[in-house]
Amino acid sequence: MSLRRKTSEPDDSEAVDEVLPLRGARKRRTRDALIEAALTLLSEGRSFTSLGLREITRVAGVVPTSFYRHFRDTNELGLVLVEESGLTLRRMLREARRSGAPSEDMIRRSVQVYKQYVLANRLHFLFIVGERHGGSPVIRSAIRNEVDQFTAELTQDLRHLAMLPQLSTASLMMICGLVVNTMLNAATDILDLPADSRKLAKQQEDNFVKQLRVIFFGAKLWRDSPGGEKS
Amino acid sequence: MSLRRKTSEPDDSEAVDEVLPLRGARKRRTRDALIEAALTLLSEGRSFTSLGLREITRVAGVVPTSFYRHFRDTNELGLVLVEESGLTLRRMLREARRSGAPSEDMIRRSVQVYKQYVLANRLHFLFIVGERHGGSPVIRSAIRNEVDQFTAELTQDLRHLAMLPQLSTASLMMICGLVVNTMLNAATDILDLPADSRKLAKQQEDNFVKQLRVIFFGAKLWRDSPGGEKS
DNA sequence: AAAATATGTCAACACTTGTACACTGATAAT
DNA sequence: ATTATCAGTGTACAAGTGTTGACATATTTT
Repeated sequence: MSLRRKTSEPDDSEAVDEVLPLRGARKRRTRDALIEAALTLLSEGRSFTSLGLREITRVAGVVPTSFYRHFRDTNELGLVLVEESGLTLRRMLREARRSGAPSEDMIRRSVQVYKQYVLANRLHFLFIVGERHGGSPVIRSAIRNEVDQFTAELTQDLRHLAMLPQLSTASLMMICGLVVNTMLNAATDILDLPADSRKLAKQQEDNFVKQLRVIFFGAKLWRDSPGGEKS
Repeated sequence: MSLRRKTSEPDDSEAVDEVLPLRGARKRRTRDALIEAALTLLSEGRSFTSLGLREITRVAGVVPTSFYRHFRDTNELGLVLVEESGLTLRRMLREARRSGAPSEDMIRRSVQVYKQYVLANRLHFLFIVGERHGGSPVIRSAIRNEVDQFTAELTQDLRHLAMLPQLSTASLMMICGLVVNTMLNAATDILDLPADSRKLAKQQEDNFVKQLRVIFFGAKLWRDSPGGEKS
């Protein structure tokens, strides 16, 4: 092990405000172009496993061989996509944490914020939701990790907010799993909506809100029965 | 418009016990081979939009050009897949209806039956769950139709069983939507399970059962408030 | 200023893809 | 018995695929 690395070894890590050498900046730019190209293609009704390397580079505006300067293959790009999307997911919690929890009609408010957030991060949600159950097992398992992490953080947040204080952490986590599934299912509905018809949007939102209300309603009255569970 | 069609026009409809001419039987056989080939490929970690015509015919054991005798393109095959899978979905309800509703620990029992059913119809569930949110918009919307229909039937069944009698049909439907989403999400977990580790399976089943219990628990105590809804 | 490094380009490869057309042979209709 | 039909085959073609290697050029290091 050498203490000082002889050459640059550009690191490729995501320290955001690192001072970049001119070349590294260029590299990052086309790298981002590749990532964005992939997301764009995914948003045009394609699934990840159907993306071709050449296709991606074409949309990104570079020559195919350039791809290899950034990723070994498309799968590796996919994993980066997962990571990025996971960040977007958790950023949502961070922002929610900052703005505090409104107690009045909290669920509806959260749903509205969520809808906005999904639309603002359309591509990432499309990717997460689209690849969560389908296609490549590698991607799928990576996404599951991110979603699980998200669920765990949500659990912690609800714990700190002292909602549902009677629940064991395990039970709270299971509730959060339910909530997260419901959220992600709703994401598809939100993104598939024709964007004009306000009528449908309202209806869909109401449905979403009601589902969450039922869940939290059930959770509020839920009691852990550590012994044998019947009924 | 002629009242009598001059030639056979094999109809291609799915009347099951129709007497088939020898040729029609052959046709159906390779058609089924194509369908099965597609499902097989999907079960090997591919998504529908990534399936190629040639690939499918190769697995089915026919020459590529044969494909056109049965489907205009892969998308049309996809729609048939949706229809078939939708049937599998509804068949589950039919069977459940026949065997009557056990009232003792009903949820757990249902979950176990469901697990068995999912494993027994692995390919269809893989397809439904995998393509429900991803890839082709056409397929996605077709699947949504099937799932909606399934949800509606489930709603009717619960209504006839006089479960949750205090709920309006609309509310019952919304609950069923939640249940169906939870079921389909669980399908991925069931199918992804390594198949050996019984420990994980038990844990996963318990989680699944608890989620459903919370939902039904919440639903049981739910009251429709037709006026303004707050809290 | 010279040498090393690394991003992106170009040309070429072996291969796969969807589709068209003519053809075969068994089955069905006359 | 003759003819028509049609599922499946074989060949062919233009276009697209992933990957390799040598090359250009700008930036960084020495």
